[in-house]
Amino acid sequence: MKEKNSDNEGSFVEKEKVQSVKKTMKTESFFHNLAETFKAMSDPTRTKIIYALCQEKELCVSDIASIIGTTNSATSHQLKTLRNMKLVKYNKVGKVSYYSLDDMHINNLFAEGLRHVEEK
Amino acid sequence: MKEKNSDNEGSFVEKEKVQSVKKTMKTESFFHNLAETFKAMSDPTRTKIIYALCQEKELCVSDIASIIGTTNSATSHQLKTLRNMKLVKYNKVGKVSYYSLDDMHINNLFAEGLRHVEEK
DNA sequence: AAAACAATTGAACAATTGTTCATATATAAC
DNA sequence: GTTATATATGAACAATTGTTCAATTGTTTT
Repeated sequence: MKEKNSDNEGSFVEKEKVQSVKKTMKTESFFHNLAETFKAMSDPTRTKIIYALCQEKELCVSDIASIIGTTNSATSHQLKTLRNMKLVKYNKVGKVSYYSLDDMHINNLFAEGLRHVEEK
Repeated sequence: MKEKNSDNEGSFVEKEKVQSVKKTMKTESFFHNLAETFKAMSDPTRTKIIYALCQEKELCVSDIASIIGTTNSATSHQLKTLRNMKLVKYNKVGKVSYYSLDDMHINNLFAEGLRHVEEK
């Protein structure tokens, strides 16, 4: 059975309501990026890491692992995805990698999420 | 190979830094809920739906499908997950279901994400 | 009554995800 | 040099996810 999401939906001219919303829609890649941003914070291990880095500006991998209660490996893997998603940055001193939040934007977005969960 | 993320990490007493952050950590289910909140917005189809509902208070399923350019079925499935996650509510009039955002919290969180993507 | 319509739903499927385990780098200490 | 330490990484695996397709439900129209 064919669905009809083309330019009209039964009547000749599409509802102005639909047309006006359509005009405000952003590009495909915009929504992709938006979803990716939220996805970066959509895993408990990652929210724990971000939360920890909100408390303490800089933490090394094994300290984070100890704080959030997971293995170094799992922590390192998630830190890598957080790095790819530009949520954290790091600088390596000797054999130790110090991680921190990438910018204050992250803090705001994360804080808004915190508020949402706490006021429930 | 054993990893040691127990209460000390090589030295006898754990760094005070780590201990102090540990004290601030929330429960497992808190981080679970936090992650779930972000996860609700971590899919492009869902961000499109939410964006559309930010423009127009109430929209029916087929209008949303038309606006975001997907099938009614895919839209309905995602609306169901958004309902389960308490991001949208709906009321049915005859054969038409009118969806809207559940509360203003969602708007704030979503807007913060938008800002993050736009200022890039 | 039947047909048309809006929405929902379940099953199936490919794709993605997060962890574990083992191994590999790289640096520091000896 | 060797050994210990901190981190990173690749492969494998189970689990979850989003879409499609087909069928279904419930409502309105004829």
